Amino acid sequence: MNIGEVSAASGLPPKTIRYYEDIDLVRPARGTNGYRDFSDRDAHKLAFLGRARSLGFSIEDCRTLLSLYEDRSRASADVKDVAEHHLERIARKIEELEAMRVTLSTLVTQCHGDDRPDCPILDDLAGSEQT
Amino acid sequence: MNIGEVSAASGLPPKTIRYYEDIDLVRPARGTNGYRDFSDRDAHKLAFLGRARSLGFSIEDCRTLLSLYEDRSRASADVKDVAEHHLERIARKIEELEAMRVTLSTLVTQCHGDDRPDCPILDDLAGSEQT
DNA sequence: CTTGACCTTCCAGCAACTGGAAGGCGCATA
DNA sequence: TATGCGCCTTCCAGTTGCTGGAAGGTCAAG
Repeated sequence: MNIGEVSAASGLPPKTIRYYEDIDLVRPARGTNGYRDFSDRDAHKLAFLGRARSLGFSIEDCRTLLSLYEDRSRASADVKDVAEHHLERIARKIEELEAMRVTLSTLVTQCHGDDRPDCPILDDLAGSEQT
Repeated sequence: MNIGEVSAASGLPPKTIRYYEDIDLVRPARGTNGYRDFSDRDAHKLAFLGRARSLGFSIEDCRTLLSLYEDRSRASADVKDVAEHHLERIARKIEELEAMRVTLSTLVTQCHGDDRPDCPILDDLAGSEQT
């Protein structure tokens, strides 16, 4: 299975797959022509990575999850731990973004948005003083 | 006003301020000793940038906003436009993160999180097949 | 035998900083 | 006057997770 096929199968771009090899997330074999030769196991790993990345796990988290996945004597508590930490990061990020959204949407509704220079958005950004 | 003072005043780290000079967001004067010498106007600009960044505007958006801010004949519609686009990006990002959160929190609650290897989180990441 | 779609490597760049090294400047204190 | 400390300077490298592009090798079809 060469890179194009495994790319189609996993949904990951070839570039990304090469990058994942670069950082040792996968270690495909090589054919005599120098082409990467992915086993089903490799393909499966890449699908795993794609799914984990789509849930927002960092590459380092993915590395951990992958090694837990391949460790038959893992404790599910370790997996849960990684996931819970990630969940917290997501929650914090959502809160941050929500705060931005609230502020910004208020400002946007206050701005009449015509050809006059007067603008509450800029006023807010500029703080109390004027220039 | 040298960089330390303007840093304290704006809340931006000196490194960031130097970076902003590097990319031409501010152009502080220089003293005879080579030190940057920030005017009140510079300090004000930096505070503006800090506020805009804290609302999640990209550097390029900040550049645009700053130039609108300094353009007395601007149309508030242009400012509103930038803000609305940014608001949309934020909304999309929140939706993405919410989707992750929903999936992840479901998985996390399903995982017993003990010393047994059995784990719904890994099962999900692995997809339908097993290895 | 050539064309075109693959594949390879390597280098550069994105965003927005941040850390660290190596060295200059300014002021207080011994 | 020396020296020590904290500030300032520049420059280079690293972060995260890819992505684009150049230059070239390989393979199957016509």
